[in-house]
Order: sequence, then C-alpha cells, then structure tokens
Amino acid sequence: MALTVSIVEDIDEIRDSLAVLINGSAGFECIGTYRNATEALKGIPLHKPNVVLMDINLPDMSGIECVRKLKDQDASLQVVMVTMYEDSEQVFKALAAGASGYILKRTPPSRLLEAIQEVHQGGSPMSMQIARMVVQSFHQSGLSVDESASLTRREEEILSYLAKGLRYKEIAETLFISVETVRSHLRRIYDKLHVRSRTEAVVKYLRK
Amino acid sequence: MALTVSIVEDIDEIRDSLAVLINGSAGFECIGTYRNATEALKGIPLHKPNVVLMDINLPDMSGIECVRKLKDQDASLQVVMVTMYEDSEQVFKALAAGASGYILKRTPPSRLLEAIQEVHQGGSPMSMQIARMVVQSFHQSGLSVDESASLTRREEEILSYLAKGLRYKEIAETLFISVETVRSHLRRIYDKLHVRSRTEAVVKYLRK
DNA sequence: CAAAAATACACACGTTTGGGGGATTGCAAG
DNA sequence: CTTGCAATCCCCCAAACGTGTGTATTTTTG
Repeated sequence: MALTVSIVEDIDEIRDSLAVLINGSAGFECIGTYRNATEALKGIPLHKPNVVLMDINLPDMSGIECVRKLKDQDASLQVVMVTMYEDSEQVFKALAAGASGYILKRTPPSRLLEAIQEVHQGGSPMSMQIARMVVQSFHQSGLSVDESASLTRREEEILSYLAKGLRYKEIAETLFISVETVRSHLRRIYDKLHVRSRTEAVVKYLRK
Repeated sequence: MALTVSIVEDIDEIRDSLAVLINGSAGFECIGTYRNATEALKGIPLHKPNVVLMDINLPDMSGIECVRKLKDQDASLQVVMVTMYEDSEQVFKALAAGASGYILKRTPPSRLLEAIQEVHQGGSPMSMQIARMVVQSFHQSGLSVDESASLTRREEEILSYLAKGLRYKEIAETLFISVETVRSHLRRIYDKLHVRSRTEAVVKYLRK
C-alpha cells in the first residue's frame, strides 16, 4: 500500500508539480489537492491521508490556522509545512499548531520524498537551520543556575505539582506524605527562590 | 584545516574507538579526550575544539552540567551529546544546557561523522525520534484559542497582575478598585478558564 | 432602544496558605 | 564520630483565598 499524501497549496504550478512528483514516485500516492484552507478542511478529514503538505500563505486563512483546525479534529494527522522562507516566528507557530515537519519549497525532490516518509515514520523533518532554531529555543543561558540548581530532587518534585495547581493536601496524597511535610518543603523552596507565594514560585519554575 | 573534535567519555573502549574513528577519517581530527567532566572543563577551553562529543553519565558530574559550564565560558562552543538512551527529560535538559545535537552511541560511524559536520555547519543533528519529541514539545493543543479570547480587557489586566503574584489587596490598590471587585472579576476569570485556583489560572495564562 | 455584557461593590463562610515555632530519622562528608 | 543536610512530621495562627448570593452602574451591542 502506497503512502497517501494530500497537498494544500494555492499556486497552481507548485501544487501540480508536487502532485506529479508524488504520483510519479514509487510508494507514494497523492490522493487530494486543495487550493485553499476551506477546501482542505472539508476534504482531508474524509480522505485521511497519511501525510499533508501544507503551504502557509493561503488565500482564505493562514496555513497555520488550517493545521490547528485539522489537528483539532484528528490529532494523529501528520502535517509538513512547505514554505518559501525560514521565518522563525512562523516556524514556532506552525509547530505549536501541530505541524510535525517544516521544509522549504526549494528542497530537492528526493529530500522532499524522504521528508514525507520520515514524518510518517514518526520523525520531524526540517532543515539544519530550522533544527538549530528549534533547539536553541530551549537554550536558557545561566538564569536558573543558582536558583533551581539549589533545589533538591524532592523539592523540585513538589514544586512541579504546585505548578499544576494541586493543593497541599493533594500533593501530600499523591506523594504519600503528610501535608506538614509538603509545607516544610514549600517553606524551604520559597526561601531558596526568594518568593513569598505559590504563584511567584510557579512563575519562576515555569521560566526555568 | 581539519575539523577539530574533543571527546568526553568515561568508558575507555568507547572513548578510544571514537577517537580512532575521528582520527581515521579525512577532514577530522581528535585533539582531546577526557574521562571526566573536571578534566574536560580544564582542557576544552584551552584547545577550543570545533565540536565536543559529550557523554551524559560521567563519574564526577553530569555531562549536562558540564555542558552548562562550558557554554557559560564560551557560548560559541558546539556540543553534541552522545548517549545510550533517548530519555526525554535528559534530552530537554541537555538542550537547555546548550547542547546543539543529541545522538545515540549506537549511531553508525558514518552518521556520527555527518553529525559532527552538521553541528559545525550550524545544524542540530538528532535522531528522528528526538526531533519529534522536541517538535511535539511545542505543540499546545488548542487551549488559548477560545479561552483567553473570551476574557475582557479588565479581566486580562487583573489576570496579569495575578500572574505577578500580587495579592487581591495589592491588585485592588494598583487599579484603584475595591478588593471585592477584584474578587468578582477573578470569579468570572476562573469560570471562563475552567480553573479553581489562582495557580491554575496563572499557568494557563503563561501558556498563551 | 432594550437586552446583554462588563464593571464595580458588599457580606458571609469555610478552606487554604504562609510564617513562626519545633522534632526525628538516615545518610554522607568531613 | 559529629556535623550537615535531606526528608519527614507536628502545632498554632493570622492572612489570603474561593465561593455563594446579591445589587448597582456603565458600556456594548443586537
């Protein structure tokens, strides 16, 4: 059985050439092409392709918005954004919307086919540059060094539950310890983080 | 000029075989091997290799901690983690510490050399699975769309102060309204966000 | 314009939290 | 071996919080 692909792209030539490429490659089949988001939102849930290639600049709505709506309906759908530029803001928004990969239109055909396979196999194809952008977004230069570094394992654990909004009582029950123990830990945590309330602690924790 | 590499790895055989591989490959040169973090922290800043291969399980401190310290000294240093397992927590911690790539020890030699080159060229080599993990961490399933959208200006304003850890009293004083008014706004905010506490509300707010 | 929100305020009640005292156990470093 | 620290538990108390119920302006909007 071939890997089924749908294409959402408003420019006729690009859409057609992508379809031709896919249908001309063994193991791939293009089962749907859409020139705007509205059509895509109708057709894709019906045909359930293995992979969707999505342009960002669509006439009726952003391709990112379209991804969000599609993923809302079917979280298992795999979408690769196919765009002209590596705009960092767009990349992060697309990933937040649920896209699994992000490649450029000028990607050579062989690599495009690889990307489709890769996303279907549970990967996240993207260019070297995008991978670096994504990875760098995790890099937090030396903020937490002194602060969270001084928290013990148990304290971090308790803080994590605190950040989920659990009450002392609920944390105590989850960890099979008494509320008083939770409170003593919290006191020490507040001390170390230089905060005076649950909320301040959580904000610091989430920014770590 | 060859691409210079240093290796931090406590197991002799692995360290040696990595060094042999690198020195035996055209265009690569291993200019330093370290069996623990302390040695690495001394030697690497002196030799300034193009790329560092870093194990996570070191005898004296975590390889992640070691990366953090190295990047603190020289942010331009490129580090690839080389580990046994794809533990998601370790992956994210390593990236937060400043690692640019993350590959497994069982990666074939050719791919390892590729990875070294890739990281030196500004990429972030990682396995398909890790790429997906990283990308998925951005995915926020449609929370903020309808929920925070329905908050009024005043409600958002109050929520923003709440997120700074201010008490009801302090918010009231800041906005020149009574504490009771703050409380009535909060009630509506909690309703709209489907939460029951300050902390849960703030967490949702910060994730917008 | 009339209905619907948004904004503002009040009182009461029980629960949760933060801060102040302690205390005990176990383990690791000195 | 004692000193230090993490982790556990306890009591007290006042302040802060969450919620129920109710009212009164102003603004927005159908």
